[in-house]
Amino acid sequence: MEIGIKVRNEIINAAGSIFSRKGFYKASMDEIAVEAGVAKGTLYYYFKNKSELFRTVVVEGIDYLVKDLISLANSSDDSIENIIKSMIKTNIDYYLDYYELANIVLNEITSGIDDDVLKEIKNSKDKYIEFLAELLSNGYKQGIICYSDFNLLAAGIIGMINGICKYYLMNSSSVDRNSITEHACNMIMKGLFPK
Amino acid sequence: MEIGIKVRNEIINAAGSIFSRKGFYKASMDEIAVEAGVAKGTLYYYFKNKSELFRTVVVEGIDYLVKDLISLANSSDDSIENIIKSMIKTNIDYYLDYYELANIVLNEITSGIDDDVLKEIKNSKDKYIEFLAELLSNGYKQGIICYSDFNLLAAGIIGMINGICKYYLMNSSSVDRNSITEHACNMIMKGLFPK
Amino acid sequence: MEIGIKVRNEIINAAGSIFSRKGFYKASMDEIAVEAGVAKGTLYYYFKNKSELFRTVVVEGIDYLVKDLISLANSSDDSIENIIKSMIKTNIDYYLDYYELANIVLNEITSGIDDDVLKEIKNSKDKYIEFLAELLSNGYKQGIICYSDFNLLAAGIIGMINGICKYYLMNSSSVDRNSITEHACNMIMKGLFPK
Amino acid sequence: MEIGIKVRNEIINAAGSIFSRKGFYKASMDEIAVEAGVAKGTLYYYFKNKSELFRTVVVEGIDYLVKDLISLANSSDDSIENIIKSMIKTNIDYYLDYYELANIVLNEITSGIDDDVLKEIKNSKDKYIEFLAELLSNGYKQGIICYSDFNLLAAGIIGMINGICKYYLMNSSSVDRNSITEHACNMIMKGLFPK
DNA sequence: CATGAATGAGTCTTCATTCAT
DNA sequence: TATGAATGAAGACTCATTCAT
Repeated sequence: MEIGIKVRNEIINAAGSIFSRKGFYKASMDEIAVEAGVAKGTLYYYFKNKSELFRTVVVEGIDYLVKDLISLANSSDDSIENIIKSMIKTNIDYYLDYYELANIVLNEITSGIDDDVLKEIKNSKDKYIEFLAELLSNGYKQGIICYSDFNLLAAGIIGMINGICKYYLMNSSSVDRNSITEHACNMIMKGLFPK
Repeated sequence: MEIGIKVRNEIINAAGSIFSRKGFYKASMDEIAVEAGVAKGTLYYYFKNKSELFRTVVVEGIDYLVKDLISLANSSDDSIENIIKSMIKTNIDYYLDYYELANIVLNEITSGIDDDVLKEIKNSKDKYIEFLAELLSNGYKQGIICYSDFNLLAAGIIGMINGICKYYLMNSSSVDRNSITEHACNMIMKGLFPK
Repeated sequence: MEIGIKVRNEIINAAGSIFSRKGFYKASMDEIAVEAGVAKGTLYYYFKNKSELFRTVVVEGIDYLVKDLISLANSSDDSIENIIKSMIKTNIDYYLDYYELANIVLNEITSGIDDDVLKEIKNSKDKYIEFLAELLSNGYKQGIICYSDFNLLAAGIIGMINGICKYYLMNSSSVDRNSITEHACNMIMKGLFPK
Repeated sequence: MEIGIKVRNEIINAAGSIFSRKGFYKASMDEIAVEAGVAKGTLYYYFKNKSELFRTVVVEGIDYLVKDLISLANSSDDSIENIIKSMIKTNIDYYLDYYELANIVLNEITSGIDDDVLKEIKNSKDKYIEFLAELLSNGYKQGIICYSDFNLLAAGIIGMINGICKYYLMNSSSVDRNSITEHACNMIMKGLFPK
């Protein structure tokens, strides 16, 4: 049993790596099998098909992040501002540490993957957005935040983090992680024209 | 010759439509040929291969948007704030009208399209970021904007628009286009806590 | 166009030969392509999939036989007995000349082929049975035949021809074609105990 | 050991059921294992491979039928006519109860099962034909039957039963079992034109 | 200029079979 | 005796691309 789980995890890791480097379509099951160090048939022993494997990688990835974020939010008795700030930080760290996975999660949700798989991925992603929206709604109740469509806000924030991290990863020489985290926090909290 | 150009345009339009709806991989040359009303061989008369056709669609698409934005910025003698505001609006409109294409441009760049084509697309995208960064740098010179890494800012803004639009497209029932444009502008300009 | 049809026919012939030698499952598209002297892709240019190719082989095969039998029945002004006799003869000749195809038509209709294809094959086979049943019903009207479930009769007759021919083909040395035709006719017309 | 035999029998029963429903190729060892309530590996503990399992099912099946028929023939001191009549009945019952299996035995022998297994199945089938031929030869000696190629006769009779049962199974609504048995007996004994 | 028949490399997927436990 | 995780060969099918016309 132990061993079975180990193999399964190796497959998931390999798949995560290949999927994020190549995207869903260009990634081949052969390649993933080689990367995982197992025979091709073994992939199908653990996962019904490519879509299912993809789904697993994505959903488990998101759930892992969300769990982290939730425990972070709960453990702290800071102000909303500070919670959001550390959330952004965690989020950026996660993105940069697992950028391949994050890239899948945040982006390749479109394309032509099986509809039911897509739906499940969307569910997981929505859980994440909703968690953030919940946090923002607390800020609203406290009178700190003045917008009311929290989901849209959350989606925007995640998008911005996404954009910034991606740009950072593609031009990584110039700035450091702390600096972009700082930038991101400021942008999100105070906007372009803080006066 | 005239006719040749007409056919070429029909192909580009058809390709844009199909690529937008299905993404690079799921779109097939057959499909594009049918949509364009020409034989499959004709695609190869005008474009060396699928990547080349895709490149044309994307690069011309971005250039078209950038040209729009530049003329918008120049034609107006408004304040920076207003220019940025109408830029955001144009951007959102463009995203929603050609969403899959925009999605590809903004996200799927990691995927497995020919490297040289990818590079060219990145160039076009960078042109866009730089144009926005230039605008922001003007605001900085005028003392309105207080951040100094304009490219990062631009990437963040585009990312936020991306995130918001995507969320909107997946949950399109509740809000309307104007409303999300309004939200996006506020978020970008004033941030979460405008005080 | 001419050429396209020629290629299509070559494929059908090759498929007929392979399918009847190996059955639906063991026959591989590769094999059929080689036998037809075309590339594998060409099979899919002319036929949607394996089932569809199979269907074509079978349905066109049956239709060919039925057409022959109908013209035979119409052209003759003989007695019902004689018409049935020559039908049995034609049927046996057909079976022995195209035994591979006949074998598919008469037997491998069960197995796990796509349901819709199966249905279409059944339709064709039913056409054949119904034609024979019609003939028998004429005999009934004339008072020569005393059974009333003509379709069942027809199915039985075809089954008997099938059984006899198969046995003949597997032990072909001892008897000749005329002899088994004679036997079959007698069995069908007079039964075991003609008294 | 006792237990081993019990398991073996469970496997044979399960295999018979699955093979009957799906035919040789569509039936999977997984499925059979599940139906038998054992692990897949266990199948290979008792049977060398799929062909061997199939062979066992079929040969034991035919032998079972033949044994039934022989004891039926011996136990009765009826006339040849009556013996043949009850044989036909038993045969039809067997066909309808195990139709896919019967179908395989009677038809799919051409298909791509291992040659040696096929040969063994043919042997069993021949035993069946020969038993029937023996019976017919008795009728011949008694002057009731006037044909002399008994094997061919037997093959024809079995083919007719096959054709009738198949037709019945595909259009089972209209008639009942007794009725088709009646028809079959009449057809076989008296032929189309009993006058 | 334009076509579309023909190609074949590349993929996903299945499944009988093995073997360490 | 019995298991089930792991295998890998084999097969159906897709589709960008070519080329003779």
